[in-house]
Amino acid sequence: MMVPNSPNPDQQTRIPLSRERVLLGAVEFADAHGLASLTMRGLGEALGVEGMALYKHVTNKGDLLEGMVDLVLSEMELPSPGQEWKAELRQGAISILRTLLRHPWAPQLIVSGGAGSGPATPRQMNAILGTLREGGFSVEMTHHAYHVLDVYVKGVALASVSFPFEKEDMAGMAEAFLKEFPIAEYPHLVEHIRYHLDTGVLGEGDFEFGLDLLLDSLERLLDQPTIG
Amino acid sequence: MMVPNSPNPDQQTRIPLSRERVLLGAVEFADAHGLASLTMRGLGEALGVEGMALYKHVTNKGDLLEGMVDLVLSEMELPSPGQEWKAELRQGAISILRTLLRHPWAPQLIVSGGAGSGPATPRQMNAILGTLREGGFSVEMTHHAYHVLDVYVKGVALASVSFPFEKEDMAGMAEAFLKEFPIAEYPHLVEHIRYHLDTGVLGEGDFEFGLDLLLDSLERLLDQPTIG
DNA sequence: ACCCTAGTGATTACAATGTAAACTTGTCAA
DNA sequence: TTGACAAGTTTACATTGTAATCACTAGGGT
Repeated sequence: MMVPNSPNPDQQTRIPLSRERVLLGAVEFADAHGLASLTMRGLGEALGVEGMALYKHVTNKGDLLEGMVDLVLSEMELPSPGQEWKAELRQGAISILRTLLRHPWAPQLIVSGGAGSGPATPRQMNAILGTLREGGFSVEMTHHAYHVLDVYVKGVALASVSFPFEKEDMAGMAEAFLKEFPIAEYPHLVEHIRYHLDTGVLGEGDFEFGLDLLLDSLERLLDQPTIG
Repeated sequence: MMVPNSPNPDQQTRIPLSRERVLLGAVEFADAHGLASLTMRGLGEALGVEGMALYKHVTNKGDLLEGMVDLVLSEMELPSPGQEWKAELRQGAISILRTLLRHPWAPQLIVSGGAGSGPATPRQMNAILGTLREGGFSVEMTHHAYHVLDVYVKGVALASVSFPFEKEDMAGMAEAFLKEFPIAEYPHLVEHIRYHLDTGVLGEGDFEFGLDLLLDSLERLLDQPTIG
């Protein structure tokens, strides 16, 4: 439970906070209660400290959030440049997705622009770009491939995380939805929802479908750069 | 300038607000000043009214935001089911992107999950799904294609909108970045940034590259469903 | 041993924001 | 005329981020 100072309030030597402990605590707090519940006072309490104490280790809430994002980004496996660009990028993308889904609050923050100031972002970008370049892609194609993959992975993470229903609620939710809806007007939507009723919310399989679509396309472009 | 009531404060018959006018005013306000500046009091002022008056037409701020999203979604061109599925979806995707870029606050809201309660969302989904189905895709392939395209388009919109620099700042920004950075450690990142220095931020061309990649891949799957 | 200083955390206070509740007023039907 | 309803206003409060200031504690130099 985060080893707060609460148990030993001020007896003996109280372990002082540090930026590290604040950020780790914040990540744990957000994982448990969601980003909306992460307030300076609340986080302080979880760390056994008053909210204002956090400002000794973090310049403001934005800085806290950036630090959290950087922590999460540094959890991800980086692809290794080499010949196996496709397998490396595939594995890297899956690692990114899994990491983001472990911290459902992260995609929002990452995509909200503020991110990228920490050291994890450039390291990750460089690894992905390097994998493409050493895989044989030109500068221009690397640029295109990077952005397409980046957008896709983050987009799926965001979509998965922001879908308001859990796997269990799906059935009831969808049924209710189908009931109150002018079904006749949206036959294809109904069919789509029915499909989801059978297969559940977006899963890793759905993610891999699109990922492989992209990787295969990129491979094809790499093999026949002037055709098409 | 939004035709507020301010000019005729309470003389004669003051035109009463309506949900419509509130939502339109909110969209205009967010377009002009950004989502962060959109407060109930501020929007009230822009409409010539106290902030609390808005609650007579909108149940709370979340409802306001949902209404705004629905308004924006209804601006988009829908694809028409038929044989020309590829061209229709391409045009539809471009229309979605352009609409979202006209309202830079919208992608965040759309992707944040709260959206989709208004009538525009199901209509749009149904049109896209129908275009795929009538284009010859199976239920399963339609499901995959829909989600891939959806994620990609929204992902690009989000990325474009949340990139913190404008086209003009790019050059100076990147130069400063390259200067203070351990260039030697991130050679591929440096190359990538240099490329962006020449080509600018993500543009519609970059979007279309990935879009065509996806559409071509889907077409290939449609033609040879059992190969690969 | 004593004080000084830096750093860590606590207190207090304030502004911005969403929104509940009660009040006012103008309009229109009976 | 009246009485009720709808639109807008006023007050008030809880939550949140954060500035400013104070208090305590540990360690170092004398």
